[in-house]
Amino acid sequence: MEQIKNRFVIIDGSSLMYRAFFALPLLTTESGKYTNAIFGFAKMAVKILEELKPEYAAVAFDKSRHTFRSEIYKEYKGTREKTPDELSSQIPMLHEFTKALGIKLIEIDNYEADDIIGTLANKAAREGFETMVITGDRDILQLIQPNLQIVMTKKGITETEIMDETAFKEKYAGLSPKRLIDMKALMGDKSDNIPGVFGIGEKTALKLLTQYQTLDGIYEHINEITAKKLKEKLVTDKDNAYLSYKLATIVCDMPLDFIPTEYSITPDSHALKKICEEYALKSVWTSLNKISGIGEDTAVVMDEDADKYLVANKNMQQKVISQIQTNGYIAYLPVCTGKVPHITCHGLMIASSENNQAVNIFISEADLTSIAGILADKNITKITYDLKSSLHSGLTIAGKTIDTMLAAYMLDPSANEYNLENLSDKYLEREIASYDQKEAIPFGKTAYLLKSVPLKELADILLPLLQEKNLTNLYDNTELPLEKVLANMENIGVYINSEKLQNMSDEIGSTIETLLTDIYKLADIEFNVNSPKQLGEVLFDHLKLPVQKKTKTGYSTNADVLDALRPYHPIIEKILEYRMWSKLKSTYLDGMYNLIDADTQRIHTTFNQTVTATGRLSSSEPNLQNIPVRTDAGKKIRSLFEPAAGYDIFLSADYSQIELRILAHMSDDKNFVEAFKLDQDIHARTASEIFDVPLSDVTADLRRHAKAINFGLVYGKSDYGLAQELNIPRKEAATYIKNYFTKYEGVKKCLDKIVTDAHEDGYTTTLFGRRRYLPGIKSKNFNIRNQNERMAMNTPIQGTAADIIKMAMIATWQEIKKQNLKSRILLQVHDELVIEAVNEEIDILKSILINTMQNIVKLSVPLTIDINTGKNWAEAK
DNA sequence: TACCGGCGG
DNA sequence: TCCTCCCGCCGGTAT
Repeated sequence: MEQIKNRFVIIDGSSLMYRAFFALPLLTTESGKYTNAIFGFAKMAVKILEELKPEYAAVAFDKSRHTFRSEIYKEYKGTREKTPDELSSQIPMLHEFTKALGIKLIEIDNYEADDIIGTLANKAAREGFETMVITGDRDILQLIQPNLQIVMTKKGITETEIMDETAFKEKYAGLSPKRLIDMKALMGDKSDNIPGVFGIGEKTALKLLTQYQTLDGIYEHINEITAKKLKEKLVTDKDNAYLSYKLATIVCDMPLDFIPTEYSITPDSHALKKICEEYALKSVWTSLNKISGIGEDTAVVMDEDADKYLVANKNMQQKVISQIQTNGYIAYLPVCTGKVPHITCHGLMIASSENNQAVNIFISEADLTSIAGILADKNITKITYDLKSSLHSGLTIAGKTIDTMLAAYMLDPSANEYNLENLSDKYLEREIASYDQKEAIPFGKTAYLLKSVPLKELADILLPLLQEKNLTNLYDNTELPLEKVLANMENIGVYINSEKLQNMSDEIGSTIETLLTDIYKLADIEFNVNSPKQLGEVLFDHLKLPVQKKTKTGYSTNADVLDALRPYHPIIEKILEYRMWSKLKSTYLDGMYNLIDADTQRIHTTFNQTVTATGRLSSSEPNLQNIPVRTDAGKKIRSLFEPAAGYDIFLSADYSQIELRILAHMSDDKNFVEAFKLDQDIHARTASEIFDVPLSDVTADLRRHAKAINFGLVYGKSDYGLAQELNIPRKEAATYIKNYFTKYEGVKKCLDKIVTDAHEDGYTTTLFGRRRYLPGIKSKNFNIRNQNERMAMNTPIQGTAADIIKMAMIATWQEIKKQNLKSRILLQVHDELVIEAVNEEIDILKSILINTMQNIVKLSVPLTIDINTGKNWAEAK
């Protein structure tokens, strides 16, 4: 077995065992033995050997805690039906497996695994061994020191995060690892029966420690603490704090020496094979086969069912490849981990057949080269699911592609999810089992490790359905090619000036602090301003301000309500300000800072192509489609987005009034069309029409009202809503709307027709045929029916705009590529494209954008764009 | 996990 | 599917 010299790994057997037990459903062997704990533990142990390649290793268990801890059981009982016996029956298997792996197992009377780990790790690290502790227990983090890293298991068990001193400090506001003990002394820990100081939580503890470094420090300076209640709490619970400190400290000096030779790893292949067979740990055996020195180097048949998969050996790969060549298509699902732009592909699941039976073959990472030629072969059709993720995985994909996820989205864009299990259920009327097999692939992306990948069958059903619904054109020529563009944009990311970002966050932080003290003073009480519930109580019970509106759960405290309360109390102003700053800080500054990629220093959002019901894209992690712009404070945040080194300028191209222009085209309304043809100010013209004044006499206020109607119109706004927005009587709003539809008769007719059609068809469509089903449109419930009718009116407009910009994006991207430009598209914000550009290319970019965006479709009114440039995104507006 | 509130188009 | 405006994402609190 290949090894890294001097690396010593200690596995927290107790922690992993509990984690595995809770994270996995109860698995049993044929003989009825429970195996979930051993299964998870074994997978983890194998992963450690495979990835960390230690020279020495040990597994520590609690000897005294072999009976299931009742408090943990209580904690989980509500959600999991597992009993203590089911876990304790697996402990001997864990021991057996550890021995077969040739790893020394340590349990010592009267000591917990923590103490064994603390003692051994400390000694090894000090003697210069590169020591790593694998655990799911955060307490262990206190051991971190030079030469000692903690590998924390995250969600589930096989995902891990390596914590060293730097990582720790980053996560815990600069505290050193030892201070974790002080933290716990203050916070306590219910699950470990550590009391802490009553009423102190993580935030307060962190604040105190940042100021006074240690628990001792806090009590030495106890008189400097000005917050009365806090001081009182600390004084009252001083004994508890020090008791907790003791309880939280891991023993590092038990009588146990670190003698390296005792911890050499000496696996026993025979014993391992026997255990894997006996406890049905087929996947563990498969992974063991990948570690040289253990297992056998042959193909492993995972299952004897029709739905089975094979980890392909060389022979099988040849067979599969020739089968693919005969078929002319490959149906595959990549198995990837990591985040853009650091995706690793661990292999491909290939849907194949053997003796006319469905077979899934797993080509592992090491063998990917054998399939690379197929993927790059223009003559072989690729049938896959979520093509964008394939494109991120570094595979070169050529030829005709079929994306079953995208096809399913287009057939019904309102569905909640398009995972393969659902699609198979819906279109093939067949359930895909997923669990045991998805665990069977070593460390893959669990979501798509399914018992079968019926991509070809799905494609055979979905594509004719697209045809039947006239969606083929949009799918082939817009949605599918768009995936490549989006993958490229995501991969490039956008640079954000993190230094400025941090400064801004700090500044706003102190602004917020000041506002808080003001608010507390004005309210004469301290409370959590972030809690609408508490805020409501303060405003309406304590300060007795007039209640404006209620929500389902209590008083409403939203911006409208607060705005109306302004004259009643000076606190309102402060709260509104507080809301604004804390929104900007938490969502945009701190939230985005956490998503800056360490390597690229850029933010790599995800553009979701199968989320919205209307056909728009959405953006997440982070959402870069809702970066502030409307206020000055917001613009400052937008100004943090800058061109990176090698680029000079941001260029933004946005469609002017695209939705209203689409409405003009669809309705063919005489007035509307004329306005756009003459390139008039549409809102001013509307004001002139509905208020019956000459264009030259339209005041700013009249224009504002007209604008509200124009926009509200495409949402199906009611007189009630319009009255609310413009703060005018409902009757007046009703008159506006009536006048509007008298003047714009074509619009009225068009919207009415859309609604009638939707009633008849059960769906509505965009100009390019995109469909949205509206199952509620025939509802007897007035509200639901009305809501569906509003959707029917809005979707063709919003969706058509989405279709158009998608087509324009593809054309722009292709032209940029064709001309070999350095500049590149970074973002799409519904009607805007943001480009990172070099100065020399600005002119050519402008002409490309005008050509593509304005001319990509021919409507009865012109589509125009505004182009702006600037040193950052805020300036390019 | 549900709800509120707030940011964008 | 749930009161009067469509489409989203996200952070915070309370449960």
